[in-house]
Amino acid sequence: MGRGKAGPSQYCQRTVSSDDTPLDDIHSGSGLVAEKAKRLQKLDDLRHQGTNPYPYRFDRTTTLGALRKEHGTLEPGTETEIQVAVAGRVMLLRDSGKLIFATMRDRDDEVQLFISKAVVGDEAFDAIKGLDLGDWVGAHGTVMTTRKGELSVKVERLELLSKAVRPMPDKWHGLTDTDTRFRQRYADLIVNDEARKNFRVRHEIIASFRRTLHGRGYIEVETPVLHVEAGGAHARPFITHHNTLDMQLYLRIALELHLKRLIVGGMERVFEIGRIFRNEGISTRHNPEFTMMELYQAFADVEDVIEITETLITQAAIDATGTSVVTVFRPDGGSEEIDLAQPWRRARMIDLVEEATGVAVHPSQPVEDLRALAAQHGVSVNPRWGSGKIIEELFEATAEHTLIAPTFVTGHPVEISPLARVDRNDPHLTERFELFVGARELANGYSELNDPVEQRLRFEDEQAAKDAGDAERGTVDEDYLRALEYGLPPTGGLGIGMDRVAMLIAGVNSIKEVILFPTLRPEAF
RNA sequence: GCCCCUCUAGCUCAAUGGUUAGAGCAGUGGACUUUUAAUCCAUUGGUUCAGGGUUCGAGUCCCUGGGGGGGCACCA
Repeated sequence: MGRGKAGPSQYCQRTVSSDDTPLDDIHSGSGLVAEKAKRLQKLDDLRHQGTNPYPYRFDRTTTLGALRKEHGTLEPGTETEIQVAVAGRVMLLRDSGKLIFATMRDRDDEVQLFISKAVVGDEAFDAIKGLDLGDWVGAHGTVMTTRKGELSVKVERLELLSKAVRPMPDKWHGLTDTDTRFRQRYADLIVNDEARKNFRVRHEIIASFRRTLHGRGYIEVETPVLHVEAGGAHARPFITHHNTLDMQLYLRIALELHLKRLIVGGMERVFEIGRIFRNEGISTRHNPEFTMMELYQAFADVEDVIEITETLITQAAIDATGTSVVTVFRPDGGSEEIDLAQPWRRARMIDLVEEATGVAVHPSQPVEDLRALAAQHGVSVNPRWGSGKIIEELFEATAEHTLIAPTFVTGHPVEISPLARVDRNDPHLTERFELFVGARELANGYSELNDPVEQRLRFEDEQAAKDAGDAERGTVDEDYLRALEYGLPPTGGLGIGMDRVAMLIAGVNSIKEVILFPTLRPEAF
């Protein structure tokens, strides 16, 4: 806080007229510079009249949504005595001489302001004529409807709450330029209903997840973003540095290893919704930072987390949009409607590959056989890869694009699943699933490997692959192994990509539509 | 990193290689007391992303660079 000296702040002293630019030059024309100059001049004029164009607060009595809910059914031509105070942004102005109609919008609705010269008086009416599209205003008045039945507030007193000195985008077409929409998300949100809707849906999904999980006794936790080792997934990390400790740190690429430490600690059911960071490409499905929900449940296995996955996503769709029917985009550019309330398909990865190639595959097969099959299907193979990794590559090349309706792909090879428990019926596979919808991976879960001796061996295989040049492979996390040595109960774990769930339920085809500020190259100013 | 597309007024968009780059909205001036993207009359506003080049002539064609989009690669 500054010292409470009375009088205007030093920052208010600067005026348009103190600028070097000749006013005549700046006030002519209507480019951006001229428009801003005109509006800045209005600020000067208001201050000289003793009006603060940026007052500190406004006490509204109702929101526009509540106003419509309460009075939306009034007959046309109704005048009431009901006094209200509303606040919002001026989106449209219709001036018909001694009567001005303004469309005011607040967070959840729009209502018309009916401003009559005879009601507010000549002086106030002239001031209102100085309003610009985009200004924030507060209005005191009574509830009425026009002859045509438009719900309105008949304004008795109007207060400028904040002057917009930059003009709004096109009042009808809004903003369409993607560059501007993503860089200036504030402008996108002001004018594009669709953008506001998408982020509302995202919020409802996350709220729904929390409700479902709280209802099942999960505890929400927060674990470190700065990691000494970037584990829990195969991805390239962002690297940063801590000055005081003088050490390299990584931004997390997964939540997994810390959350499972908490299960060791006896918390039994934990989840975290958090940002993770992967130093990889940007696309319609990838942003370098994105939001993951991971949960871990003691005494559960992969079957339990499959059930939770289906419930979480279907319930979120219902909570966010009122229906379990979603539009799924196919890789071929088409789309189809799918009801998430229908049972979701389950198929083993090896069976999907066999379905697509006509050849039975299994990680126990000699790697040469699988290399030959990969070659037949144009899948290039790294010589370091074993049979399991090649099967995964074959799956991605031949089967993944066909998985439009929700499908749990199960039984991933051990080689590509260093933290998952081996299948109780097949030592070459794991008790694992990945959920695909619209050929996109949305979730990943498994029965957690809790044998510290086996986990060490798996980590050592990861370390060996990393040392051999595979930057995305993992390392031996000694502290995690120490935790496992204390005893991790049988545990089921799950990770869900929240951005992709939001894309699915909002019905959009780009991750940038559900991330408020997607990663972009810096703008040149 | 590679390939394709794109960039024109504050916003949304026009403009066969050929006058001085045009519209709508926003803005400005005027009319109007029930409008609904109000309407009507008048009107201001341009480094056509930047820099080169070809040409008598470039917003338009070519090259280089930049932003964005899409695809590929990368990506449990």
